[in-house]
Amino acid sequence: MLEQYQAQVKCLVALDSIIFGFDGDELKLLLVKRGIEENDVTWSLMGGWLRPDEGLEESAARILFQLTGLTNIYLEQLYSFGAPQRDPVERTVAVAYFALINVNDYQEKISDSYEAQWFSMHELPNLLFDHRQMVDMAIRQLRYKATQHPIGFELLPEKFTIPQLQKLYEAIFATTFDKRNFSRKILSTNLLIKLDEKQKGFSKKGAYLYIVDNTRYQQQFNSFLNFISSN
Amino acid sequence: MLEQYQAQVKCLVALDSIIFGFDGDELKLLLVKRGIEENDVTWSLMGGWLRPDEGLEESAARILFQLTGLTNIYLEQLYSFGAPQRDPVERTVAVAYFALINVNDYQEKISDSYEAQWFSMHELPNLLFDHRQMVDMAIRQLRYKATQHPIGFELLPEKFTIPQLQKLYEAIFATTFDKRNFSRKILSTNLLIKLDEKQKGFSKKGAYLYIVDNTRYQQQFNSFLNFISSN
DNA sequence: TCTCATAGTGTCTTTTGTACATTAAAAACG
DNA sequence: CGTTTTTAATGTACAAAAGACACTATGAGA
Repeated sequence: MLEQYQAQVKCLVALDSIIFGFDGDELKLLLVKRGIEENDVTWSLMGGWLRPDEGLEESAARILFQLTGLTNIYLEQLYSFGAPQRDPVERTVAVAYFALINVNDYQEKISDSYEAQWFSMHELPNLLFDHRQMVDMAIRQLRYKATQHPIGFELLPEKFTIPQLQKLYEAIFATTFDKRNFSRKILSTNLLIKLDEKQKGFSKKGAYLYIVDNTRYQQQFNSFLNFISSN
Repeated sequence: MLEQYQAQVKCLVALDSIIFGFDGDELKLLLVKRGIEENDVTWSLMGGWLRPDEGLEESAARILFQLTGLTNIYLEQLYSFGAPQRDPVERTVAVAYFALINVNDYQEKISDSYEAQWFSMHELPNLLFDHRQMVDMAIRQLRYKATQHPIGFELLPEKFTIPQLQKLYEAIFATTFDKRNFSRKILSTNLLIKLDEKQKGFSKKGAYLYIVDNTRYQQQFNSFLNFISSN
């Protein structure tokens, strides 16, 4: 019935992470320079190999750390890619993860000691293997998640303004929203706590800062399928 | 920078498929008996090993065919599982797929020559490894998809009635719906074509049969993210 | 022809989405 | 110091969708 273990072919397992960032204006993607190709420079997602004692997410986090110094990033599994010829050197199955981070929080860390670099989503270079396909899938997933969860907060500083949040959503969906409707919709979730403090410097009037109400935020996350009507 | 290919550990890649079926009344899951455990009988998802020349989905489809005789089943990738100890015999990464089929269409094929068997979702036996987790994830995904796409049609015969479709959705969501609202909502998609023919035998009055308007159905499928408002 | 099981349908109410324009605050500049 | 400029903040009316709810229609079988 089931074929035996020893008769089976083994293959390499790679972990590739799509890291999205937001700099307050544009949606960005974190890439590393790859030395394999010679003439034209090729960039790659944060990628590496699974080790014998690692779980998949654990491995993706370790690789991300090695390439960028980033830790404690929430990674979410996206999809697995396993076309026989996707890596021409050797048969490899790649499990893709994606994550959202706030560019400014991590800027120094990344650019100092590593070969990683942020690219605007509108100006992506050529990517290794099927990484472009991974990115396209990740952006779709990001959009989907952003409609269901208030996930975008991950991309912003701890304290943020409604106009900043709107800019982020506009970057994710590559569109614009009416600010009255946007703010009404966001505030109606009751996930934001308005602070008594205004953002300085960016506008003359200054916008109120908000933080996420973490208790409620977790609850919403866990009740993923609540949007299904009971009737 | 990136570690070299030859230094890497290889591991087995398994494909496991969660096959949902509907018999007109209950949601069911297709399982195969596993000979590995000795005293208590253990059941397993449709699973097997990736071969060197196969893509992931291709491999899942081939395995499904070998275990059940089923062909031309639409498989969708669900998630990959790779905890180091998930298979105690040897390190294995499993890529899970799921599919929906109409139990009655395939009943003879399956039960005659294979060790596969349908189980009610309410009476699942003990499952191998982390297969239970895979099933739980698949049911969540099925529910999600059923809210977004009119995917449930896959589980019904070509010609079906609105009450049948409602029973299916009620089985998927383990709830009940108001039949007036349900039929209004379904018909408002304009995906169904009403036939001039009634179902015989089940009820005295007999319900009108419908088929899916395949042109429109494909269109809807392709415009996955249309539910995102443009404002 | 009466009974019984299931099919089929309409209306009112509530909620949600969308379009749209004015006032408020504060910095910068003359 | 008041005028200009930029961004923030807010409300209302209309349209669309979702939800609650009850009666009539059909036809088989007793």
